[in-house]
Amino acid sequence: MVSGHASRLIRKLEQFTRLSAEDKEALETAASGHVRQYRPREDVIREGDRPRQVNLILDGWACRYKMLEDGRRQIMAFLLPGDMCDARMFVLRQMDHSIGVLSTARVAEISKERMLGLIEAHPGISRALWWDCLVEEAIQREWTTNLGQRDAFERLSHLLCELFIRLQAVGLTQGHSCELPVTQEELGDTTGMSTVHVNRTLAELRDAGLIVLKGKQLTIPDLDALRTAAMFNPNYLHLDGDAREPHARDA
Amino acid sequence: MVSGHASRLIRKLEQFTRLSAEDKEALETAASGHVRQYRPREDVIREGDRPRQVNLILDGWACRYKMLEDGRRQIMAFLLPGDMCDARMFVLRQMDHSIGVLSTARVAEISKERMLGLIEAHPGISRALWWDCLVEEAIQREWTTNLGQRDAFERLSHLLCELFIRLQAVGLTQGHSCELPVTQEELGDTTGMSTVHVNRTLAELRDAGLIVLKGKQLTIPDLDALRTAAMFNPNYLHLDGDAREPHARDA
DNA sequence: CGGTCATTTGAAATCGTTCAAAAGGAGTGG
DNA sequence: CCACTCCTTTTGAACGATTTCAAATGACCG
Repeated sequence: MVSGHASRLIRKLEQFTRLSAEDKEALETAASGHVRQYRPREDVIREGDRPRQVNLILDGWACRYKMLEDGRRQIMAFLLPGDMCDARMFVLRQMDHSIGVLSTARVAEISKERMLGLIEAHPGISRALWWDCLVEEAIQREWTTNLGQRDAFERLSHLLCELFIRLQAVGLTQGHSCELPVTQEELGDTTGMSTVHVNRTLAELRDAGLIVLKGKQLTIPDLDALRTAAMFNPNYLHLDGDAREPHARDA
Repeated sequence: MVSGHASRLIRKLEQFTRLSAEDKEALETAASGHVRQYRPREDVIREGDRPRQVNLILDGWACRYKMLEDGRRQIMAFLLPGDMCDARMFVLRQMDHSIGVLSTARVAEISKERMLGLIEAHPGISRALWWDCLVEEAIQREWTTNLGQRDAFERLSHLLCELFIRLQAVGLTQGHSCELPVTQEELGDTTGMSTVHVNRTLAELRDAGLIVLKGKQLTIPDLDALRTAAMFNPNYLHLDGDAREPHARDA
């Protein structure tokens, strides 16, 4: 049951750290402002724009991407419900990449001022957002490894593992299944593979019994098997946080 | 003339923002503690370790890297003089990657407590370090694009452009030349190419007159030409900061 | 001067791309 | 409900970029 706008974000952050009741309420309040609805392929913000506010994904998927002059596109990150675009990006003058939605999506907008106030008034939130930011960096590094070292089969397996686990963390899996609202072309732009090869590699994964993919519905019958195939080590997601430690270090 | 330990860091940060005399002095003081000397291929910290302190590269190059179970290695970032390893990484419990030096290197160690104090007492430094952190993320995203979309020739050109410009920002270029204390194998582990192919591609770059590479000395006779070949857009380095703006926004 | 490591070169094998076309699915209007 | 269209997925076959294996050459160090 999705209660408030910040519920997925809170759920994710609590994987890592305890949040006080006030922290959670402050997050809910901050996220309760204007909500914008996007249609598939619409941009949230474009390369060159000045960051305006913080965007919190409520429903649907978005991505960070970059276009090269000659039309090639790289998707550099997936933004899932509960993910925030650039809690601190407004330190920079202009975006060096674009953010676009993949499916229809609802996005809550949090003003820069509100965000700064939130961080200043709530050290616990500040710390949790630090963690979130560091994890995002770690994911980006892992993608570098994925693109640099793994072959097509491992690469796709790895990506699907990561997405499934991240969706789990925000309560968007049902048993062994989740939504995958992404075309094969988009998977190609993410993994640096041609659409054709994505298609063939997905077929291999299916034939190996590692995934069931029908339309936008992904099922991973045996996550451990897929993990092994991908040489997936989840340490970079840092879900082993100190949420269970008695007291937190301040940040 | 290199004056203090923090001089390269300060020089880099000042590309983006003004630092007050006190800010600079505080940075120098923080960096004036213990200095450790590393020999080629030594590790500064390993995957799985708990981050101990902040490491500031004084001389020499280091890199972030990750080993896969089967021996493949991905270099995910180069750390140059003036770069800091993980100003805030100690929020996390353990490293998800290793940091090793490439050449001999000198590294200043700044304790966690000192670092926190520095950030708290000096909003200007805090903001500058935010910028630095965001730029590091942007570089990581650009590497994702580099690996995902560009072919061998563009990939190496792009990397060399970036390194040259980053070295310029900390005063480590001489005219059109700089040091490149990196083997072709390491370039391969960075760009996801085999050593053999790195070699052949460097030969192509030489033949095209885009670089002169003798031993560890790189010369780029015409940076604009190399930029064009690489489709290099420096916007992600955010060197167009607001250093020249009259007053800074707080972060 | 020998030893070790890095660079260079050649040739065969492989993985992934490209081009082209067919088949499947979802939405729209008649 | 069908016909039509657009988009995505699937398949085939030829081509090309990069890897792999193997060996030679060059550079540096003690």
